[in-house]
Amino acid sequence: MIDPVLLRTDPDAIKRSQKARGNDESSVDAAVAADEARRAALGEFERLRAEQNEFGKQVKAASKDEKPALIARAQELAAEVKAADARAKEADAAFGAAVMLLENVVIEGVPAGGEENFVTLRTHGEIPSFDFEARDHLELGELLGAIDMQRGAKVSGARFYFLRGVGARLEIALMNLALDRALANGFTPLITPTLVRPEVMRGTGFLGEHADEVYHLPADDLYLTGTSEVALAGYHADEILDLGEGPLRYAGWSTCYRREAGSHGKDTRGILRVHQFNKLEMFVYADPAEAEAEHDRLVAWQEEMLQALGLSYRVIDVAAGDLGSSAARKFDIEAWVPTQGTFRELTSTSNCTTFQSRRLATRFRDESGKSRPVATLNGTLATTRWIVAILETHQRADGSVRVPEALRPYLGGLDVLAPVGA
RNA sequence: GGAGCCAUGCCGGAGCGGCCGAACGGACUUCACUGCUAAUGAAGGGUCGGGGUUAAACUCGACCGGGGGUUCAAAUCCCCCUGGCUCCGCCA
Repeated sequence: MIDPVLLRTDPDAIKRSQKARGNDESSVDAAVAADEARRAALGEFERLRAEQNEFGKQVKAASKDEKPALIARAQELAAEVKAADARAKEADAAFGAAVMLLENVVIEGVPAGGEENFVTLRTHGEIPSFDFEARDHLELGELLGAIDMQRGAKVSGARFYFLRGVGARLEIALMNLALDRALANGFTPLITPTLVRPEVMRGTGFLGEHADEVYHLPADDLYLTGTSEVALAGYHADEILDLGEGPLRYAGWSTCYRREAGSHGKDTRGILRVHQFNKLEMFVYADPAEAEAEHDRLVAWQEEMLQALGLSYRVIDVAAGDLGSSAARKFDIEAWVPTQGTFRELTSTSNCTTFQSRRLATRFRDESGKSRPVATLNGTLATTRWIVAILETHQRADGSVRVPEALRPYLGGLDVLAPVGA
């Protein structure tokens, strides 16, 4: 949630953000009004409550014959307090609902507008070209005995698949490469739960307008997470962290589940868009003052990964209207997918400033010893989807695929993935 | 699935319906002392919110797993929910 103090002191800043996102500015005024109503109701309750507390002491100290009269008055007061308390709770709930409608305040410089209004920050690598007819990742995956969509569909339905042989090995290699790099950069690895309680799912903001993207298990009222970000954000909920040694960095490894509701007919071929995949996710708890610098570091680590894998890509600054509600800024890295003739998202990294931590009550102590909400950031370090770009980019005329050098140690030295039975 | 126990501050652990924001111990911070890190003595700290202040000071309220209830008054009594632990059974 946004900072209620900012709402009071500088509502225009929030309005500007809402406008950049293409959201309704009037909800800011509604929230301000709800805040005022809430504080007025709270003040009234607290005043009555103080009076009641004072009265309680008198009752206790009173002599036997004074008591009945005092208690009669105290009973009236108790009724008033109860009513005032109910009003205060109601006003607080109304404020909560109003403020939940406001999405995180975007950072200065984020391009305004919708999905198409992104700004390309930089590109890296040549667009690969082939002197033969390039095969797409699924065709390659089938030649290599690496990807089996038919059996995936037989067992689990559309958008499910088996990774087999070098395909399975490739994914594990990719994850291990990413994990080693994360370790080298000071991340603590974490294998996270993929089923979480409703509070955690809600706290991380995934039960908002995109709730239908999430798998729910009604028998146990648990949600399957679409990213380990959920568990990683919940990890330190209700805690006060010590950031004296710098940011806390975690690398969460988990299987991710997404319903892909509303994307019927889109990316139906291969493993580009699937219901289940693996991901190594970076998650950082940082002093808000350091958040933007940390965000740049996260992108840099992502770029190092893509470069090590020999992929061509561009880094984009995602437009305000295309940000999730928690993100104040988001950088996506999109790799070139030869058979699609376009860039496709391989990583995403968001700076959520203090938006997430406020709801999850994750704080840290600043130099003065006061507790304040931390900034949270997250970013992809590797996912199953990368296999698409790797196979297509490094394919050769005979259907074999050259293994990028950085990956070879994780594949027992294998330098070429060869078609099976060839 | 059956039976029982428990939920209090950073941790351990007390707590008679008002004297409890909460004993005691540890950890922590500060000061003193032994020429240094150790030992000892003393003092001090919770969280969230409202008001107030340039900032403090100050002040009020809430918080003893969560939600209801009883009462003038609840950590303490009653109900519901959630979580954890132990034993038995079952099981990949």
